[in-house]
Amino acid sequence: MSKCEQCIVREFSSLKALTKNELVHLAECKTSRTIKKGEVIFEEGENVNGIFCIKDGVCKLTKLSPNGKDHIVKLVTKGELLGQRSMISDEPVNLSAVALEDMEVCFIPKSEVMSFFDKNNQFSMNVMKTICGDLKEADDLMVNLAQKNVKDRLAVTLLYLQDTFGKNEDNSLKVQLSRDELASMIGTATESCIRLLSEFKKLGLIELSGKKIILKDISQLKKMTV
Amino acid sequence: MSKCEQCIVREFSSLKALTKNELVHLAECKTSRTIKKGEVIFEEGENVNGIFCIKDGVCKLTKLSPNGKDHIVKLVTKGELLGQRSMISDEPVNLSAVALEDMEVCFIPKSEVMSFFDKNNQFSMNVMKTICGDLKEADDLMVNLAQKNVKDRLAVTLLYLQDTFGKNEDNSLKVQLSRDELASMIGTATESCIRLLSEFKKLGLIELSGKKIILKDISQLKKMTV
DNA sequence: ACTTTTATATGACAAATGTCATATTTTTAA
DNA sequence: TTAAAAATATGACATTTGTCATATAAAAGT
Repeated sequence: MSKCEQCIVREFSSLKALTKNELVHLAECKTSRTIKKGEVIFEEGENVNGIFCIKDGVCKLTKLSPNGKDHIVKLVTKGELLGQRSMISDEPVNLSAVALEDMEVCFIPKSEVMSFFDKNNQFSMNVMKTICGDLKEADDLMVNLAQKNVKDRLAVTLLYLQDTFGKNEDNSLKVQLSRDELASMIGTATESCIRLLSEFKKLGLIELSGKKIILKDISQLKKMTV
Repeated sequence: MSKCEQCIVREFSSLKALTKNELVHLAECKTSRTIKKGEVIFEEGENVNGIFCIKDGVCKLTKLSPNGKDHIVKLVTKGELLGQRSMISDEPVNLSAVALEDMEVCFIPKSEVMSFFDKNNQFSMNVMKTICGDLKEADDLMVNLAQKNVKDRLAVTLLYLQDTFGKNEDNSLKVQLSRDELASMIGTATESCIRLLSEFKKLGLIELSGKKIILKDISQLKKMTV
C-alpha cells in the first residue's frame, strides 16, 4: 500500500491539513483502485460510506433528469475529493460519478474522515470551504443555464474546459468529451451542440478534428460570455 | 435587546446547537433590524462580515446575469440563516438579498460565529449540513433548468412554492411573487411566464385573482414535473 | 378622485431550439 | 481486415420561446 505522506495530489485537497501521524494512519485505512474510462465509480442513490481522493484522471458527475437524459453537473479531476457532500449530509449520493479517462483513486472510509473532522479543525474548515466553492459555482451555472442561450453557453463551456483542465501540445482541449457529453453539460440536444460547433468552426472560432477541439479565437469566444 | 434564549426561530437553524451560555453571549452581540418589503439586505459583491438570522418574513436571493437580468437563485424564510457561504469562504457575498415582505432579522457578527465554530462542534456540523443541503438543491435546480421546458419548470416551481411556504386560508400561495419574479425564478421572459399562467388557468390547473395564485389540480401539475 | 406609473395580459411575429430522418465517419469487435 | 455498431454531421421541419407592440388593469402618488 502506497504511503499518503508521499502522495503529491494530497497537497491539492482538504487533506493537506493532515498531520504526519494522521497521514500514516490514513495510509493504512485507504484502499487504492484503478478505474477504466467509462467505468462507474458510484451511482446516484448509492450509499458510498466514505470519500474518494482522485490521484489521476478526470470524471464527470451526472444527475439523471426525469426525462431520462443525464445532465453533467460538474467535472472533477486529479487532486480533488469525491463524495464529501453525501458523507456530511449522511445521505446517499445525489450524483453519479463516471470516469472520462483511466483513473487512479483512493477510497477513504467514512469513519476515518469523521475522526479527522473531530480532531483537525483546519481539515474541517478546508472541506467546508470546498463545498462553499462548489455552491458558488453551482449558483453561477444556474444563472448561466437560466439566462444565456445555447450558443453562449457553449462558448462559456469551451473556455471553462480550457481554463480548468488545460490543453495538449497540439492546443486541443485536454478533457475530451463526446458531443453528447458536451451537450449534456450545456443543457441542449446533441444535434444542436454539433450544429453550433460546426458554426463556430465556420466562423473560425474553433478547429475540429475528430473528437479534438482547438480554441482558435479566445477573445471572440469571450465576448459571448459577457 | 431581546433574548436569543427565548427566540423560537433559533430552533429551526444551526443555532439550535448553541448552549445557554453561548446564547446569552449571542444576545449581547447581535443587532436586530426590521426590513421593509422590497428593501435590500445586502448586495452581490458586498462584504457582509457576519450572518443574518431571519426572525420573520421571506426574502429572495438573486444573482445578476451579464445580460442585465436578475435570476432568483433561492428563497429564504423565517428560521434560516443568510450569508453563511460567503462568511466561510471569506469572500464578498455572491448573491443579493431582497425582502419579499416586511422582515425582522438579527445580524450576528462574523467574530461571534467563528468562535462558535471553534468551540461548538455540533454547530459547525449543522452549518455544514445546511450548506450541503443548499448544494444538493442547487444541483436539482440546475438539472431542471437544463432539461425541462418552461412550462414544466413553471409547474415545478408552483408546487415548490406551495410545499415550502404553504398557502393562505383562501388556498392562495403564501409567498406572493410578481410575474416578473416568477419568471426570473424559472428562467424565462416575463411575457412567457404570464402566457403560461393564463394557459394553466384555462386548463383549470390554477386560479388567478390579481397577484394571488391558487393551485387547483395538484395531481395534474405533478404529472408535468416527472 | 384623478392622474401617473407600474404590472398584467395578449397578439403578431421572429428567432432559437428540438425532433426526426438520413448520410457519413469513426470506433469497436469478431 | 471486415462487418457491425456507435458517434458525428446535416437537412427539413415543428415547436418552443423571446421580442416588440399595444391594451387593460391595478397600484401609487398628488
